[in-house]
Amino acid sequence: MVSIKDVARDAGVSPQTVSNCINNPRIVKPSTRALVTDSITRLGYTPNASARRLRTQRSNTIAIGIAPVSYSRVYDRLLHALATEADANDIRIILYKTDSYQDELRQFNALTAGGDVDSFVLTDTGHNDPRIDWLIEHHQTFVLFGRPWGLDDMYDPDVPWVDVDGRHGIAQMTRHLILHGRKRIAFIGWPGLSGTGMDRRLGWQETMLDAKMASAEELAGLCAEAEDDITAGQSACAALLERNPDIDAVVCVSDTLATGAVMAMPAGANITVTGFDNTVSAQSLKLPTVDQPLAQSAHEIVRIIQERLDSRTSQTGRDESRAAGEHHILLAPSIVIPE
Amino acid sequence: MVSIKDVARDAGVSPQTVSNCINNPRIVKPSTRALVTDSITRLGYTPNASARRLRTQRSNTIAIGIAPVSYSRVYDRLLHALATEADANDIRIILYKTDSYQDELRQFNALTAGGDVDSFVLTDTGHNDPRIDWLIEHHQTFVLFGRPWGLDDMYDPDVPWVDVDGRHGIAQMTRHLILHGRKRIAFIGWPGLSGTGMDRRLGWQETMLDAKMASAEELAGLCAEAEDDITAGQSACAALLERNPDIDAVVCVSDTLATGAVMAMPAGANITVTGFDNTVSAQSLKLPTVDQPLAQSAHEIVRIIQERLDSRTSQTGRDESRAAGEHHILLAPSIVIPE
DNA sequence: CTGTTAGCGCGTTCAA
DNA sequence: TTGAACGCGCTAACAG
Repeated sequence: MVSIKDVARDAGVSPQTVSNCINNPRIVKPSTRALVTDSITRLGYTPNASARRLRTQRSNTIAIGIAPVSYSRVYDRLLHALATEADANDIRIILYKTDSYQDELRQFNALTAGGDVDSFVLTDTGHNDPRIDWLIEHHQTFVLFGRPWGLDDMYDPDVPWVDVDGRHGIAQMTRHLILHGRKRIAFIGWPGLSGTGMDRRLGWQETMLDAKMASAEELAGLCAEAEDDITAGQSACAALLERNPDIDAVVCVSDTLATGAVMAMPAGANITVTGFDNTVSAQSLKLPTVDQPLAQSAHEIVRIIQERLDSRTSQTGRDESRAAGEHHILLAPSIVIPE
Repeated sequence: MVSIKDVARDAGVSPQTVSNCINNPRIVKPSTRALVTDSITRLGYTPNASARRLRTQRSNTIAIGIAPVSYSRVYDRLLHALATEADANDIRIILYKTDSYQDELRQFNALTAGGDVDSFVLTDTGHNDPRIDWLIEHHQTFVLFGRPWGLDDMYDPDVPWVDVDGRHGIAQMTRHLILHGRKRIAFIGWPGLSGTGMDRRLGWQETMLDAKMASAEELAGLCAEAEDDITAGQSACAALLERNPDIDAVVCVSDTLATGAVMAMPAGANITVTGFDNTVSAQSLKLPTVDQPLAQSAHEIVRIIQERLDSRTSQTGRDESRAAGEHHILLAPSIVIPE
């Protein structure tokens, strides 16, 4: 293992000069800097991460939980996007398991106390999420992926988040269908009070009303609910078709439900089914679907984390040089139309 | 942040004694140990991971890659199983992105040189995988999840692996169908020379031949190939049914293909479709499927990594106290029959 | 069984 | 602009 000393000896300078070349290149004379960087590449030197963390008391590491069963179809894509963004910013990602809130708090404790981690990404937060309280109480840096629907003030500066505007995505999709001559457009959503689910349904509802495609009462009849699995989608769609034989499109809140809806279609029916998430299922069935901008989400998440860590470091009264950006980010998804 | 010194002062002992209580409890007198552990819990002390790693030169961290598009439907479940196992063994998991082999090698270099990571889990290895060569050449500890089908000697002691016996799983499923009166059992597999795919097909083929359900020529007619997506599964199954109207069961190499096969079924047909992976799709459609023992896989992976790291540490000639276990592990999956 | 000493590799503070 | 000293928190060696 090659250390900073080896580089220093090779370049004929002191170890501190090498350190400066890496962390503060401007204060080193260009000629010596060239000498040092040359040695670095030649010896294949990489700073020891543990030593650096020990010294700086910053781990530059984001923790993200993995649940026993994936609640979202795009979770692995989010992970990849985050890993990509982290790589570009010289940040590491640590994975921890999440079985229950209680277990997760224990992990929070271990990860932060050990100095392994200095920020968290929380996905699928619930009403009155105890994790948020814990993190705020312990002055930890974190960002939610998904809005904190339960919160009184969604724009609480203590609770930053990045989310994708599902309502806008579904609205775009509905408009697309209308522009292509569809008139009786139904919707299959999730049951219950899920913020994400209700938000997406609004996208359909508002667009339909705005375009005067149906009255509010008619919309109630054009709307069904189903748990997020194929069979539920299938029966919901079948019931919908029975009630409204003239349906010519079905907008679904997820690709999973859309797959079920396709199965409920009578042979030869000219009814468009659309999904949400741009999963391989939708791609394979050539369904129009809504694509979440995950790379961009990851970018914003990492940006917010960095800004928050920076502002915490320089806790002197003076303002930071660069102003912090917005810490509540709603990104617009795009619709994907096959062929 | 509470350090080992604080605990030592609180308990009235030296820092070294505290350290011993944590890492070598047996050599500390029980009475003082009680004193120390009490202080530890009262102060909420957790050792600083970076300092420990710097000192011990062991990171106790496993790196695992995440691909832009998940090649396996069980990847997130594997991650959760690994995270669970790691948690139980006081090991951390770092996630890195994998876009190409070249990029992955660069990551290997950064992660190992920085001392962040001292072992790797490789998933979906290909023929002549350059990553394996790199890791061996750089004396890194690693374990494959999945057999190295391309290798001349699959039991090369330098290339440890953990895999699930897909052939056995499919054979079990085929036997189950036969025992429940199915006679004309077809198979839909993946095209090409994928080791995993050919292995699973063998499970069906051998069982059918052994049970004298069909001749080798008939089996060829009962077998179809499709890329791993729903639509391909659907058309493959439709073609199969056309060729063999008397089929009464279809064994599929994946839940995805099984989903497609279900869509190809004429209404009211009494044909059983089975899948592989026990995904939510199979559960929702109530398809018989094959469940991979991922928790056990993760357990074996971590065990092998630990044993290899230990044996590397004590590289004195003398044998290690405990004998190392087997480093090529083939686990049996189980079949899941709904209802 | 316990305490003392030393150093893992790095970055920051001073002095030159 | 560069170099010397110091310490981040911990543990492996030894001394007591």
